[in-house]
Amino acid sequence: MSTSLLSPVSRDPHLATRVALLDAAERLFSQNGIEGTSVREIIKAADANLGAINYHFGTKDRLALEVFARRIAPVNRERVARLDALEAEVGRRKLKLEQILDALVRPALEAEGRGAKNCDDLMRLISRSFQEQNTEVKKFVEQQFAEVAHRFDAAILRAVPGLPPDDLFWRMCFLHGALHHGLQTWLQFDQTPHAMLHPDAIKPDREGLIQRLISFMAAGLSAPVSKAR
Amino acid sequence: MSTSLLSPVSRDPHLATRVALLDAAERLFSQNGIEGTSVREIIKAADANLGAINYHFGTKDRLALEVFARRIAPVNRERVARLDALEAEVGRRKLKLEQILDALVRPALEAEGRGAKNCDDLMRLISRSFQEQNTEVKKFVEQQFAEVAHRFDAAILRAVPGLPPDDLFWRMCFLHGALHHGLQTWLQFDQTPHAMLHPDAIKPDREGLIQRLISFMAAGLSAPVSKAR
DNA sequence: GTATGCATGAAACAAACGTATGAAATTTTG
DNA sequence: CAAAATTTCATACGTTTGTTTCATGCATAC
Repeated sequence: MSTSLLSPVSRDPHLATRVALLDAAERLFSQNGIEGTSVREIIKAADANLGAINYHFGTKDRLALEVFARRIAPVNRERVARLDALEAEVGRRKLKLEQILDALVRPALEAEGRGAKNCDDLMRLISRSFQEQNTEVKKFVEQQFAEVAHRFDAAILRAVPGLPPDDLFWRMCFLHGALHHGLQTWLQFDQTPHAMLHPDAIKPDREGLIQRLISFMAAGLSAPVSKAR
Repeated sequence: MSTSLLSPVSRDPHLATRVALLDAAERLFSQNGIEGTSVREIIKAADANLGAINYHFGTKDRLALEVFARRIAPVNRERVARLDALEAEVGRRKLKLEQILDALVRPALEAEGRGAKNCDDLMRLISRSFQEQNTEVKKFVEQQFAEVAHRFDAAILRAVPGLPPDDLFWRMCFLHGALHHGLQTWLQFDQTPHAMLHPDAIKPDREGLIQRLISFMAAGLSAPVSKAR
């Protein structure tokens, strides 16, 4: 095998097992959660020694934090970058709501760092980051998301005139619930038997899911503000 | 203390500890999940003996199943009952989408079996039931939800003419994600510090949350069908 | 070539886990 | 009231958990 096919980091013996541990933990965490995965499963999947995790990361929780951090930070950066590009493009004109939502949704669903199977695990991980109950991980994810939320809130407020900021907060909350549950369902569509319940349901391709999400979210955000306060 | 304040079941010594175990497990499961709760925590909270769980339920997983079943079945029954009542009321006329969504959402948010604190735990439990990875619990929840989904799918299809069944499936998926994530956020609103991020966000009362959810969902379900398939 | 620093290896650690056991206590039954 | 059935109790069992230890391998640097 040509060494040029290998990324520099995976050739570096200094970091090889460290990356292997991150990769293995990513897959297992995305499927069974942090608590549902033992360090012995991880080191077996990474073909490493039992002491490897504690040597390279100190503790299992610290490994978990790095696993999530490695993937979530780039997604959020990509979101902001896309919003930046959109706003630079249109100048002082108003952005369409669907454009903003595309910048928010697409980076989470098109996380293609490596192979196809890994891509699913990556998305699963991102989706799971919202429901992970590990305190440190939770804190990190929320903190990481702060800038993203701030930027997109402002952009959406401009695109949906007359939407009270308080309503925006709750609608963004609904929106994220829809995004992550939709993503989870999409990822495990083939494993789940909805045949009996939803015989007509088909699994759209990635683009189809994105479009369905965006149109649902755009409509939800544009809904008339309920009078009851 | 007057015994009339106690429910009949909690006076029955035959079932007292059994119910105490269910209550304690409900609270702990709703906060930390099944895996995140040990049998020793449960029996301590229920003021029972270590062997009590295995004596009354056989195994911890079996207890978990009963904990979820006890709460989720009534909610789903209430949903169907409300839809029945609505359809009986309007006869052959069409139901408004908001009415249908009210019947779907309200039972999950107005689960008032007992005291106020417990009510929150109950809703937390319902919301968590969707993300529990315990196989048996998952299977039960999905199976229990089948009739509900079937009935509401049909009703919504009538209220939103021209919506392809396949699109309905995904929009219902988004809808449930919004419902449960919104509910979780609402329940732990005071514990979470969004002050920095969303200084304008306020916690609406239960009715306010329901109204916001319904208007968001109704708009999302009524969104134009995206052309990309 | 030998010494130094880092990475791995196999084994053992204490603690926590769910569960099982058998004797005491309690309630129910005749 | 005594016998039988049921529930509680303290205790122990066998696993599995995350982490630690220390000896071994193996590079690079002197």
